[in-house]
Amino acid sequence: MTKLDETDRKIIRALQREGRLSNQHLSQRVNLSPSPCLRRVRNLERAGVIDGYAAIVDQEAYGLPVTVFLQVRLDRHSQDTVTAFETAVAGIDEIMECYLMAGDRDYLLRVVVASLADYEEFIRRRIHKIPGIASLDSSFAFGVVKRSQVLPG
Amino acid sequence: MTKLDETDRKIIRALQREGRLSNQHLSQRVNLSPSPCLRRVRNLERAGVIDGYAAIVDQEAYGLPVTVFLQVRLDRHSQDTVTAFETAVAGIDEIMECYLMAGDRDYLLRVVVASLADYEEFIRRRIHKIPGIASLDSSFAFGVVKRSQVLPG
DNA sequence: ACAATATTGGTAGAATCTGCCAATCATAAT
DNA sequence: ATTATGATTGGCAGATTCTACCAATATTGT
Repeated sequence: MTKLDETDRKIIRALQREGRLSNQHLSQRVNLSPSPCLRRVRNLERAGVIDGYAAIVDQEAYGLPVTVFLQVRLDRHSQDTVTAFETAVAGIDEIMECYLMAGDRDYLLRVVVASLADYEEFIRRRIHKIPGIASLDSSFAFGVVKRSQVLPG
Repeated sequence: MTKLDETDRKIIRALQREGRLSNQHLSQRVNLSPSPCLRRVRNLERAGVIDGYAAIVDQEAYGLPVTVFLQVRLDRHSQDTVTAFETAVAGIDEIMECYLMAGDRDYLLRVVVASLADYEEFIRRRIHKIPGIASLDSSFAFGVVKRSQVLPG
């Protein structure tokens, strides 16, 4: 993939806001005719710049009002321990995001569950089963102030 | 909105994974004919369970490889201070997410920028301008281990 | 200026969406 | 059991949209 020009960025911004925009509407929003607009979108998809599309679901309406940030420290950072942890994380549905952090080589996870009781379950049944964890620190979110799908720039 | 039944959940799961699925494909994936399937989708949209659709963009490919988690503490929690902060946050594009946290009444922000230099700029020009901030703590992410659009359950 | 390459706009046929209608299913009351 | 009620379903036709081509235009490098 070569560089993104301003039209590509306009397309990306529009589709981050409205992922199901029809190609016709998209094309007039970026001052292009439908053909080249669609071709640009497909190129962005093939190049992996656009990695997919997703419905944005209201956690509470879906019955998952509890968000917890969980910080994890591993006791060793051998390849085995790290791989085991990251593989486990990939398979746990309640973990929506997981970042490898600088500093104390921690992980930061965003966990979504239906209730506090379910969170305890989650820790016991999913996290404590993973080997090599040195410490856990849970921070509960009271609510979401902002959540954007549109990258800056 | 009444309760979500299993078909609704199947629809939601499918659209979280593939937000641009055509209604025809979606309908056969949930064992329904296109008409009732589309009606369910529209109902979920109107009820706000499906809050929208978004293209998922690769941060690095888009030129924004740096993710920082920024913890903020306000010096007072008067209505004015809180409102000023949350309004400011809403208007800053680099802040992709902001949560109000339990514990020390902090905020946790996910910030996306192009470089460390830009992050310093961001702190100076955007965050330090907001009144009422008592402390800041930045944690840098080395990378993303997992990022899911599909809620559990 | 010229050639080579990339990008654009248009078009027709296939696929899709949309808003209706009648048929079916589930529930509850008599 | 039977009937009535309401909700949900499936099918259909017109309008919209997508897709894969083509020639025309713009851009780039020499």
